[in-house]
Amino acid sequence: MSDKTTRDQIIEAADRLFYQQGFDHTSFADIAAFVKISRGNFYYHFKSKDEILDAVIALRLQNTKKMLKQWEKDGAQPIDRIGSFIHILITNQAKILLYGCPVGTLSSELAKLDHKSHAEANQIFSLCRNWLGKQFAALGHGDKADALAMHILARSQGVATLSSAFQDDKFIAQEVAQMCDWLQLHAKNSTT
Amino acid sequence: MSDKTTRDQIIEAADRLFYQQGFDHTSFADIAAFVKISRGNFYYHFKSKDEILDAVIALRLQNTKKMLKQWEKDGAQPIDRIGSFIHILITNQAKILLYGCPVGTLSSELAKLDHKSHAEANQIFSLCRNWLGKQFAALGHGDKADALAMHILARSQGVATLSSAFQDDKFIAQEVAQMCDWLQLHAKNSTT
DNA sequence: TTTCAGATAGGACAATCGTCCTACTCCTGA
DNA sequence: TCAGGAGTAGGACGATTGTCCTATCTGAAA
Repeated sequence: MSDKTTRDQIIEAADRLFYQQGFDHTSFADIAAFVKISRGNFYYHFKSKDEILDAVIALRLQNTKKMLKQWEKDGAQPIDRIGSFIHILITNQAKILLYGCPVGTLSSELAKLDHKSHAEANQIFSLCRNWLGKQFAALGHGDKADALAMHILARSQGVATLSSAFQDDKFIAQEVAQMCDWLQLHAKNSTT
Repeated sequence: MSDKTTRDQIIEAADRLFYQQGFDHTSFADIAAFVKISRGNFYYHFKSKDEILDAVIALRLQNTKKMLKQWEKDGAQPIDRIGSFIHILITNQAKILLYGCPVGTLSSELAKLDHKSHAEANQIFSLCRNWLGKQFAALGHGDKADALAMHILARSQGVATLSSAFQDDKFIAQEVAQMCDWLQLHAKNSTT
């Protein structure tokens, strides 16, 4: 709790609030109230709201990297690693039903705001895309690996959006199962 | 142009701006400047911003109904009608690359704002879902028709989100082709 | 004990927000 | 000709926004 620096507390609060309320709709007052510091004190730690956004994106990038690295340890087989990715939808089900995918919704919002950090936010997508591509390549899909990675990413995004709109957790389970079936069809040479 | 009522002009401007900039981030000043009327004059036509949102959603619902009805005339076969739906991604490509799907991004935003019109906005999703379900039912998929409808909806959403993030129109073409292939596999009894 | 930089609180600021009010200009019907 | 309602313009309102400034506090080094 309080062993974290104020700066880190601000970033974590912003991370959560940007996800739950959106970047533009979250004010300094909201974050300050959450961290319980005065609003003016903010500018000692960050020069602007955009700077906090960049810090939040950096944090998310770092956490995503950590997660992907962990899956490389857990799942010895590329196909299991991809399976882990697909199952985020179930792991984060509760939050997704309420707020959608944190990556997709932030990217969509920044696109509409024409925000300069839009490209930075999309790096999280790129990170997953490249990682998934590597796994499909390891399965022997060569130049089709990237297309397969994008396919998985897109379907995950779609499931997040629709399940959130309809508040339908069964739909998540159903589509995840379908994606895993699809994945098995693409298990060429699991290990050589 | 000017043969439209001021009220309709406001709704159309709001429709466009809510799509391009987001609902929350679009101010009365923006809409007023677009329609070229004074900001204060607004409240003669609408009592609140939420009322404009409801009018915009109603307009979109109406336009969507019109579009679906047209497809029922154009495509004699259910499978062609579903094909028409899938191809919106290509028809609206340019806008989707810039602002994503108008239905999905609005739904996501209203979810984060915890807005009372969220359910209303989702009616556009429901409309498409039921229409697609009807087409799949006509193909003889019985109780699986709704799941297939949701599947198409979700994949379309995912393609919109990802293509917008990566500014990748080839990805749209590629996924649309794949969805059409998938659709052919589900062409049970096209006509009896 | 004094000093001083790091950290915090609280308020001022100009701008903008959604909302509301009033005065003015039309145009139509009697 | 004139009355009256529909439609418009423009500004006032209180609240909130992101940003900035300054006074105060705290804790470690001297």
